[in-house]
Amino acid sequence: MSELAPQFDPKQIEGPLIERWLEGGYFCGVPDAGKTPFDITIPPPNVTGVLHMGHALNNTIQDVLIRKNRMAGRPTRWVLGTDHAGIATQNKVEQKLAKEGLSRSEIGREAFTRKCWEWREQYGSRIVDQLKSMGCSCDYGDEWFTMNESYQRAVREVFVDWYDAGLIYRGRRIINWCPRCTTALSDIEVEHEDIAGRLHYLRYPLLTPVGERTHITVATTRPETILGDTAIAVNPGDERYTELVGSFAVLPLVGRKLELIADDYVDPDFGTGAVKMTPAHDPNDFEVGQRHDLEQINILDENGVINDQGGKYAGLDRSECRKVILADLEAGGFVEKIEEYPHAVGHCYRCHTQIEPYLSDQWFVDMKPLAAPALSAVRDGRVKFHPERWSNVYYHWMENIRDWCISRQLWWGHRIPVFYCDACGGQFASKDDLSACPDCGAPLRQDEDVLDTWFSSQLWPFATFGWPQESAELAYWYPTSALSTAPDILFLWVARMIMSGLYFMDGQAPFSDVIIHPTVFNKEGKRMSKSLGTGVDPLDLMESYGADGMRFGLMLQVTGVQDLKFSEEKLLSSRNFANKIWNAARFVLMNTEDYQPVASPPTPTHTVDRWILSRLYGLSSRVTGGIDRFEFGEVARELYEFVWNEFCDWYIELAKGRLQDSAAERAAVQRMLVFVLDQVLRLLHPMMPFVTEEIWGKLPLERAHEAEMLVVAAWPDPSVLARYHDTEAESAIETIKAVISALRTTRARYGISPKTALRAVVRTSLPEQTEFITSRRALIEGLANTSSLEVATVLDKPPSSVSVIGAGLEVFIPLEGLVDLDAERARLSREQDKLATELERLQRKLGNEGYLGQAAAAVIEKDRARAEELQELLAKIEGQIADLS
RNA sequence: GGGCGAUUAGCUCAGUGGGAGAGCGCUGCCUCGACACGGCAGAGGUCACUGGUUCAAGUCCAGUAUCGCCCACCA
Repeated sequence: MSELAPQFDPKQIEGPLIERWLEGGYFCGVPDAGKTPFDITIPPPNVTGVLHMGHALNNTIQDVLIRKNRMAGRPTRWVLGTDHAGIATQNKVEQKLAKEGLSRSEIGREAFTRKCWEWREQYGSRIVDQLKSMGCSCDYGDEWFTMNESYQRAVREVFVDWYDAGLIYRGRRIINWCPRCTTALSDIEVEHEDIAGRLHYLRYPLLTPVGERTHITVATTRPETILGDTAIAVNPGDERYTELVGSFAVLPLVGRKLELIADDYVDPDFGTGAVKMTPAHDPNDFEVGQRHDLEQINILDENGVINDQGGKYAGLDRSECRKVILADLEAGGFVEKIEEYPHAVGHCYRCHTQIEPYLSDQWFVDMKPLAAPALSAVRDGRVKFHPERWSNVYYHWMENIRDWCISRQLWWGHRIPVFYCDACGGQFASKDDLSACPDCGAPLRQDEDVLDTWFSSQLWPFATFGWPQESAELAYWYPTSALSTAPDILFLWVARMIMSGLYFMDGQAPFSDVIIHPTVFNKEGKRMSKSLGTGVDPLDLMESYGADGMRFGLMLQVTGVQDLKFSEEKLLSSRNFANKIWNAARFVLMNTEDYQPVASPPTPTHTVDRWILSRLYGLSSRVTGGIDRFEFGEVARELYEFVWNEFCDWYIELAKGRLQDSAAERAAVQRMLVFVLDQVLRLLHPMMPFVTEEIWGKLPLERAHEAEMLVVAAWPDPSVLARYHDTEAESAIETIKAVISALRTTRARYGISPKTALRAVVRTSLPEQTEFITSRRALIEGLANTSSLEVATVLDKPPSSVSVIGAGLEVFIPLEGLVDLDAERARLSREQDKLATELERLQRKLGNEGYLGQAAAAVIEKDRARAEELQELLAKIEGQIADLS
């Protein structure tokens, strides 16, 4: 009796199997100098994070690659770890403190970072556990963290190297400032979003009238910034203002004298052609200010509140200030008009607060020298993007790259390893902490800022192998094989890994293939997001469909598309698919209790066996190639179709009768059932690791020569299975299927119970067909319930019979008294029209000289054969219609 | 303002030059010893639109429309 329940229950097997895989140590990659490794460093999830749909998709992709290559015998390793995620984690910890009525400034830097580490201890393993429950075969014994000791050394090594090379510098610039996170951000951490803004036309009185002109009008979207105005600019070629250049205006409400200057930056066609200059709060104005030596007046504090420079407006929040200033301007008659003006403004990618362009001292990386080799690496194919179109996006960004602001005014992160001597003014970047000035011996103080999280993330593919420590491990596993990730971190992370990898690892890119998977959207086309409430929790999905069901359902949805509208139905069918596999295995196990396992592969003689093995060969070839080409959706569909429509619907059904045959026949079928199921479980394992492992463990295999578990069993080698390729058997089985389908269709059409045995008469077109069908009549009798089966090349249509035609055959089914002759005649007539139309089209094509001259011979041959077949079919139908009249 | 992607059956989507497909849903029949998370049989589509290339176009090219995404320092 089978030990398997009739319905597959993922919950019962998933936990224990994870334990067994871990205990077996199968996930720890072991270097083998003679073999090419396959390894991936996981995109490290944030320590604060929980598993979302993007992770579920991305990690399934990686696990499929890892498991397939592990089975194929390559030393395989999937490096695991988490990212300290500066802003995100700091925000979480601050929120927690706030609940306790505390703020970070109250407890101080040291206590605060301690709290962050505690947070990491408490929640850092959450997402790792979730990866385990998905079945991800990461190297759990070697978990990394972007702030661990070794990683800190890597970060310092990089900083100091680039500092010494002049690639890292400090500068006073306009950067993107988030007043809520109170830190600088890099350009790519800003999300542009259209808002319904307004363009305010403001009248600035001239100090002394020029001719009839008493004022000049400027346009601005941010009236509160007038507090920082230090000039007015016009285009030098703009004749409207030529006479005013060099004169002065008076800043409303403030009274500051503003010179009218001329600069090419100004577009005379926009607004009034005159622009107020606020060098401390606008990047363009800043540059104009540099050229004209304008005063920079910073009017905001770090929280976005007007500072002392704002006079009576000091203390107002920036948005409040806008309202108050506008009211005052209106009252003073300075507002000429206000227009609706939708435009894009930047928002913080972490907290979504409006970004403030802000003048401050920050650290930058000079990117152009790093970008050049990284461009070549993709251009000459050392790094390939999948789908390929993403390389254009990469080129565009890299070609227009700007310097990277890497300093953050946070406490949680890698502190910038630069030390200042207040005594002698010295500045030192150092891999080790310094306490005394190397020049004068005075005490030093370290820079207060930390580095952008992405500064450390970019080192992931080599820092996780212990770099900067040179080691055999690093040499063996670097460069890694593939990287799979979401498109939204292409610039933040992927591009930077390529740049730093090439720079520090001797010109070797960190990976050869970058898989950019689709972004997961919900059915309404909205981004899956927890905060928007549009997300689906992968843990819930695994609860409903099992880990295998979720994984396979996701793989079915991965094609070359850019955005993926998540379909839960696919997960349902995948759960059902797992159940189908489970029950096919039950059938095999129930029928092999008396089977003696053998190690050698089968040598099939029966046509059905030759057929399924030939199909298996084709499957192995498509699955192997498909995974290697990252065509996951295609692979999933191939597996689904083979298991369900070929193995279950036909092979197993045809096997049922044969199992009751002679002992030799039964043994042969048993051998086949075990072999095909074994092979197909191997092919399925990367996508559905749990159900396949569980079943495989129960298969009657010759265990002495087998791997301990499926996770490390040998991958089916298409070049070995190629010996089973057998087109003759494939077409022979098509014939059998055609006869059976003809009988079934007739039953359904006339409502004849499956229990009523039918008499069938088959007219074939070839003697070989007659012979084959005759020799396999038992199969037909079994699946179509025929009481007698007469087959011949020459025979008369039996009286009162209906007929079905196809595949060079005519199947006649005598249905004395059961058939509505009119209905049958109408049906045949419809069939005739259909075939005639097809034939007509085909003949027109075959009469076309251009076609005959240029089309491939095989294509023409195929069409000719089809035309011939159609003519035969039409002749038969005509005969049948005549018979019925 | 630039770039990319999508538009195929009621829904979600495969299908990159020669016979329109899948899953779910729908209809009919089936409690047949693997599976009702199942079996068998069916219905359902002018492949967004216009033009072009080709002997041949869902598939290649150009344009249009609609939707979506990314990049972008014109106040």
